[in-house]
Amino acid sequence: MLDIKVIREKPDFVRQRLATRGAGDEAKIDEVLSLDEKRRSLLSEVESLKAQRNRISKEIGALMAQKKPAEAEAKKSETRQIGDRITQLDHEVQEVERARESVLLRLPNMPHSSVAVGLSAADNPIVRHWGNQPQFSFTPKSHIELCEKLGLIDFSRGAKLSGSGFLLYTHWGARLERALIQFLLDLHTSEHGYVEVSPPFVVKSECMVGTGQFPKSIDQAYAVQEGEDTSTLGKLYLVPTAETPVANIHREEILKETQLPTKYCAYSPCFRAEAGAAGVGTRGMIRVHQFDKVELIKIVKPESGYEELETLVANAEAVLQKLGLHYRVIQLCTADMGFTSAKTYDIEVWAPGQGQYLEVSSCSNCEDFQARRMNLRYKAENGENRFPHILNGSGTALARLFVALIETCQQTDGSIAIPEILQPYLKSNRIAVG
RNA sequence: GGAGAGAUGGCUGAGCGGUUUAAAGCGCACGCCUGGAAAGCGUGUGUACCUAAACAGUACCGGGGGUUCGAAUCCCUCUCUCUCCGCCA
Repeated sequence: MLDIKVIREKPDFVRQRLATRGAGDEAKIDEVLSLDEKRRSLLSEVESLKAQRNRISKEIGALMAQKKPAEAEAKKSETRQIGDRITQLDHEVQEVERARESVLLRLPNMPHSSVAVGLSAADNPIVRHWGNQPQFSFTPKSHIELCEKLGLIDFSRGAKLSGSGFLLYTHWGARLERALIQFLLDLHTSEHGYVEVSPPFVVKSECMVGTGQFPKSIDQAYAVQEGEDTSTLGKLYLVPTAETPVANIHREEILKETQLPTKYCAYSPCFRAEAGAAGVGTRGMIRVHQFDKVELIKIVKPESGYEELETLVANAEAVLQKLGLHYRVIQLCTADMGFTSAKTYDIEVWAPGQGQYLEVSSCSNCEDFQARRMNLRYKAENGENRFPHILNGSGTALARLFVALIETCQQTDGSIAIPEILQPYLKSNRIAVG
């Protein structure tokens, strides 16, 4: 959520920043400003009435104590009307506040000044490459073919169980998935200093609002209902990412400055309706309704937010480096960035069987946008309460990593040579037919 | 699922319709005292809104609603915690 004070004081600046996203959100600023003004004028009216009422109520109390009931009664009737007016104004304030809040919650974050201004994903600058595209003496197979030949994924039975976009990992496929999760968690906890947490996989809607999925992207979420009790529908949602529960761990809290930076990593499955997304319903693992992911979250002081973003990206890159997978880092331009982000780097791993780069990590600094929504603050040294920067990054998403890994490591005979670092986790150096 | 008990400032804990502008203690900060410290004494110590700003005003005693001139206090409702019972991986 944007700071209403900033909108009030520098509306042109906010409009200009939002305009770089190219989604027309800058047009909503006038609406926010007029609701804000309405709210403040109502507030000053109702507050002076309340001050008046409080004063008279005290006088009534004093008169009662002095045994002067007649005078007290006179004052009561005087105040009754004030009370009615207060009730009415309070309702109006509430209404205006709700309206203002609703617009504010739908405004995206302002892109940081260092972000490339662009019109679409085509304008995303490539920041760097790591490694080279692997060369094959044969035409590399697609992960779909590899999975079927090696019995790693049973696509049709996955669809039988839950519909298209749901995967049934089988045998070595299931073991490889588990090995990867374990490897990622170990890497980030042992070498990068993150504290491992294992959150609930369903969250309240407040959490979805906190990290910015709601209200705007509610159509992408899976809502949970308890049995046939429809009144419970919409109370809990399947997490679209571990970012949601983990970033909300300290919602409504005031952290001590010494607690910062706080760094968490967590595994969770991620559930996404992918309503309207291209590629849903097609076979394979590139876009599915449920995938595994290890997520990294940092809560940091604003002044170190962008330094922390760089190390966050480096932590995610380490995954691919250790597995020996070729990748590139791109920066998302203003038009391509997510709703909550002020600056985002994507890491895309090379998938030889696809002949394309696949996004396996998205690392963002959301600045205080989410902290404000969840009212998470920290007490600075001078005693002031401030909103920290919240960063999130995939470290990394699993289904696509799985794809890149088996496509990159496939051998002439159709087997998969497991990277050395993963062998102790898989307890095998090779996945072959049979 | 059933029965009961609770939720009050950083913590403990009073208050159950009107100097409560939330007692008291602990903790914390500052000051006095001291060669220095402890003890002791004194002062202060929440969040947010509003305002150009304020030691001005308003709101906040788990959340929401109601009764009243006035609610931490009474009523309704929801959430959460604890104890016991049942069910259960």
